[in-house]
Amino acid sequence: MSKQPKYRQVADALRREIDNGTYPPGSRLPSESELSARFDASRNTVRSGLGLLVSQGLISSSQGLGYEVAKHEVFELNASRFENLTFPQNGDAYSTDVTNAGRRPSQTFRVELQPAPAYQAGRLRVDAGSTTVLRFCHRFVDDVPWSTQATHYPEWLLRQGPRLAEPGDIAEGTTRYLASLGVEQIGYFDEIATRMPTPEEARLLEVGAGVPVLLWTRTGYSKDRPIRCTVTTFRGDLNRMNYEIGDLSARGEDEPQ
Amino acid sequence: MSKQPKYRQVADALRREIDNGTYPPGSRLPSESELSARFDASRNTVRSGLGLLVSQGLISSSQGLGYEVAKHEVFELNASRFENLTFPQNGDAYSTDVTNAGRRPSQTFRVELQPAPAYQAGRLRVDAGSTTVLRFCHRFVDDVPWSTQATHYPEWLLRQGPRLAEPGDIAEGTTRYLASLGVEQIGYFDEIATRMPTPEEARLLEVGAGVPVLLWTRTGYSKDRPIRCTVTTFRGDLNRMNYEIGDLSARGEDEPQ
DNA sequence: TAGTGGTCTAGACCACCTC
DNA sequence: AGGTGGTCTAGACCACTAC
Repeated sequence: MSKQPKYRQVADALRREIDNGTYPPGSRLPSESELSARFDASRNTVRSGLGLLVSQGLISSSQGLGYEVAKHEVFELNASRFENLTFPQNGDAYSTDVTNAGRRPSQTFRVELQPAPAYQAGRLRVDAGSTTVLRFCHRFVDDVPWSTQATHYPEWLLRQGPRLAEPGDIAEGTTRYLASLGVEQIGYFDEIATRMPTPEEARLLEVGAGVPVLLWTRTGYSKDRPIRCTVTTFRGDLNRMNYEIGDLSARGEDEPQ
Repeated sequence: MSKQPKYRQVADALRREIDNGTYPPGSRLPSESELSARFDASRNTVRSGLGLLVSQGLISSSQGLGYEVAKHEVFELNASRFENLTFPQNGDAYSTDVTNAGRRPSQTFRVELQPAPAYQAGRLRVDAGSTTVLRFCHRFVDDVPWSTQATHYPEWLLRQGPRLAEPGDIAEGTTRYLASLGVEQIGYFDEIATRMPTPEEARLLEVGAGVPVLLWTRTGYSKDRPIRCTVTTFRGDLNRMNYEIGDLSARGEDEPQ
């Protein structure tokens, strides 16, 4: 039991009080100067302790307001059912999911031609730097930034389906549009990773320090070859993904938390 | 384009130099006092900038040594094939996976009876606080802490399969053991989340600031009801999960990065 | 205007690693 | 012994929010 530095003692004490309900989610912590007096530490030392809790995602701060205990309402995304053609959905699977959860979805959308980044190029089995269609979505739930989604399509597919490069939404959904052209998506390869956000991601998702992002890469395959690569970036504090595998007839529709 | 505070300018400059290869993964950054001179900033300001990069997982520091650029060799875990009974594996699926990747696995193991935490109790559909068997694994790859895995089994299952509570390993694997008793696992429900590690997790996994953990919860079902709940905690910087869904005959065995 | 957090400084002392 | 990062202080000034 070695002696902890003072700023850790501050962080640990506050963490305990957050855990035991002294400061419930959404409430405000005492000001830096109050804590400074309470712990007999300089303001900078208290700030180091608070900084620890911020970097662990427990609290957040805003200038002029103070420190607030984080509250999370997580959103569950069923990745194995999402976009499943045997569960027909009209149009956008994301909007449907969010609306079903009683929340209000919105998004901004853009389409561009872009040289394939190495990551996507490898998955699409095209040369890095070759042309791809990028369809990009910035998604919000109840006006809170939620996720970004970037789908790359290889150039050869564009020649079969020119509407892929049209700037607007495709009403029936791109998957259906491609299926109507005879390019059927019959399998996915999903990859899931996590890391701290880049400054660009932090800006788009409006996450502060201490909130990791969840990276979901879905590569869709026809019977011959990969036809698309979708990278979705979620706020890790607001999202959870799940997969159903095998026979789950014993599982009710709504499990407890 | 508003003026950035000085510590952000420091962080941004160093990030660019890390990205463009001036400081490749594994190399050392200049010392705080050198950077202080270079950026005409106090040592504390430089430390703030470095702290940003640490909290983003780009660099790490150690006393007396300096700052090192992080290097990641990620390990891919195929979650849809893992433990699949139709791909028979003898014994421990984890060891097999790691050995196949040319790495050396090791683990510590313990079994105890424990009141069910609320999280697991809900998934197993038993009362919170009722008795469960906890089988806990602390796993290492090449002696680097890799993941912890905690599986809870409900009490009613223990009466059918008393060996669950035996302290040692079950040679043929618990899944096979249960199947031999007529309790067959025919489906999984997987949940994936991410967050910053708790102090306890940081200790077990030896992660520094800026590395999130990946949380994988697998609830296994027989034809009647849930029979186990496994929570695995991974170092987010060293692991990636993937799922194969549908027909992937077009996908070769080894895809590029 | 008063109170909050955000930035920055200059300096002190300590703990750890390498030589 | 000399260099590295880790902790801590005291004080200054700025930017934002509330009233």
